[in-house]
Amino acid sequence: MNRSLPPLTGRGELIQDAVQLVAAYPKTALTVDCVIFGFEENELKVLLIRSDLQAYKGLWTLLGDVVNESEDLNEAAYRVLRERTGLNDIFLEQVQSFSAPGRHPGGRVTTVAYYSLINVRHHKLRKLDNEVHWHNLESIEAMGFDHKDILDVCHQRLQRRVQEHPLGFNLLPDKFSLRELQNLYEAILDIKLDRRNFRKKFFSMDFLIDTEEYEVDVPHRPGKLYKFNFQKYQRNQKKWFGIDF
Amino acid sequence: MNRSLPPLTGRGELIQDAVQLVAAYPKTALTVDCVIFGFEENELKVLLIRSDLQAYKGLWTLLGDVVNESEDLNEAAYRVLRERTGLNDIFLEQVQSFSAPGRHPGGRVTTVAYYSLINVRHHKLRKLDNEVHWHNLESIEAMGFDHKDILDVCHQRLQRRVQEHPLGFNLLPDKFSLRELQNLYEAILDIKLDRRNFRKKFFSMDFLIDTEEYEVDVPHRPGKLYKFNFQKYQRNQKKWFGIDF
DNA sequence: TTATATTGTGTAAAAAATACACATTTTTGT
DNA sequence: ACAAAAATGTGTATTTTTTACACAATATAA
Repeated sequence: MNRSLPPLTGRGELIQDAVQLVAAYPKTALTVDCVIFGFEENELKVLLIRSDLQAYKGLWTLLGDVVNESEDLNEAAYRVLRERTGLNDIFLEQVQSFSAPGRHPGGRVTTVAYYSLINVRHHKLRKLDNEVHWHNLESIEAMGFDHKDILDVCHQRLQRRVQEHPLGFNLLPDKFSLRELQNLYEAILDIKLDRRNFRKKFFSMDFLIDTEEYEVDVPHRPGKLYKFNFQKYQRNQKKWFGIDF
Repeated sequence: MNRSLPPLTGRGELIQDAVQLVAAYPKTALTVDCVIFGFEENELKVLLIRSDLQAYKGLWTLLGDVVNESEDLNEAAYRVLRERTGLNDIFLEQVQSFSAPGRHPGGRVTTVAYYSLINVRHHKLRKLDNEVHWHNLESIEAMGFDHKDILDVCHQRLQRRVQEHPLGFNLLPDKFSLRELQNLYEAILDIKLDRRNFRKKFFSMDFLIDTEEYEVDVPHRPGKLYKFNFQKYQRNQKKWFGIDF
């Protein structure tokens, strides 16, 4: 940012004391809120906690926390994930900030929204947080604060990203069948896909590793299990063009 | 956001006094910074001002300002645009926030980055701001604060968006030739495009209005001038799918 | 053994993207 | 007046991508 506008003085007068300048600015509390997506039983899920504010009693909210004094935004978001899920190296993306003056009953609080994709099997919820639960994305209605808006914006971002990058794998177990993969895409995008074309598409991208293993305990012909070839994907980061309004 | 983590107490104890809660949070100053893109002489431009901080003497910075006490982020960003360019109803999009603890020499300042597209002919720079100038995007090197990073991120966002929505028209005069349009896309995306295919593409999208007028004062055969059919575009907001890593 | 459920597979048609060249129109310079 | 320069305007063939669509094979459950 730059100088506050009204006292524009033309040219030349440089501000010596930046600390004094910033001290005079209005201040806001700063938080991060994480939309943590998971996938289970062919449904897209979100991890929510009950609001601890009387004002939102009974309502669900996103997992978030205050950003500490000398902490960057990403650090804070990773910390929230780590503290809540025990998971460390996770996909995480900043989405956007929300700062409507009335969005928090306690005063001005600016929040930076993130979303994250985790494998619901790989984490253990913190014991004490017995109000932390996975929710079906579809079934979520009212939430505390403006968290429903944040959730919707993050879901839209996910829908978009998952078509540009193979992020979906973060939600799946290490080994997965193509049907699971397709169910995942259908759940995220909320559409039906053609099975043969879906397979063709993913095979042609050529970063599925055939494990030569098969599903077990399914009440029908078991499908082959694949792994995602992260290395190959990272080597071939696709160039990108095509006007497409 | 939700409760601060360390003193997790299990369940049940709702916070009555949200104001007291927020009062105890660390605070940050909050600003918006606008990357204002323009297009002139076939070059993508950005509007910059000289830093008014001694610490960044001589360096260029984005146009920004503090977010006022009861102002939302978008309001603040529109205000910056209005105050700097005199323009009111302009395309503007929030990109992301930057809050590294050391990013401002005066203490913690969180900034929310926006980008905006304006027609360089439609505005008059504020008289007093005689250090506000258009810069060739290509030629920008060091900047004050972390503004070069912000600029780069916003440019990437623009490159992406301009292929999903016909935003480019915001940078052009009301009437424009197809060559100007192509030059614009080539400047934004920093690539060469095939002239015939480019024309085909845009004609097939069918929101160019033929004005039956032609360029004047060009040292060669003049091209036809077109207008952009905003209404038609808004009616046909395209649905969207195609996995495309 | 049969019914059920799901996997695995290929081709044809349609749509979209790409590569590519020449005649036309205007201005500028002689 | 003419020639040179510069850019416009236009169409087709090829390749690539997307879409639509059906049946045999394999495993489990009854």
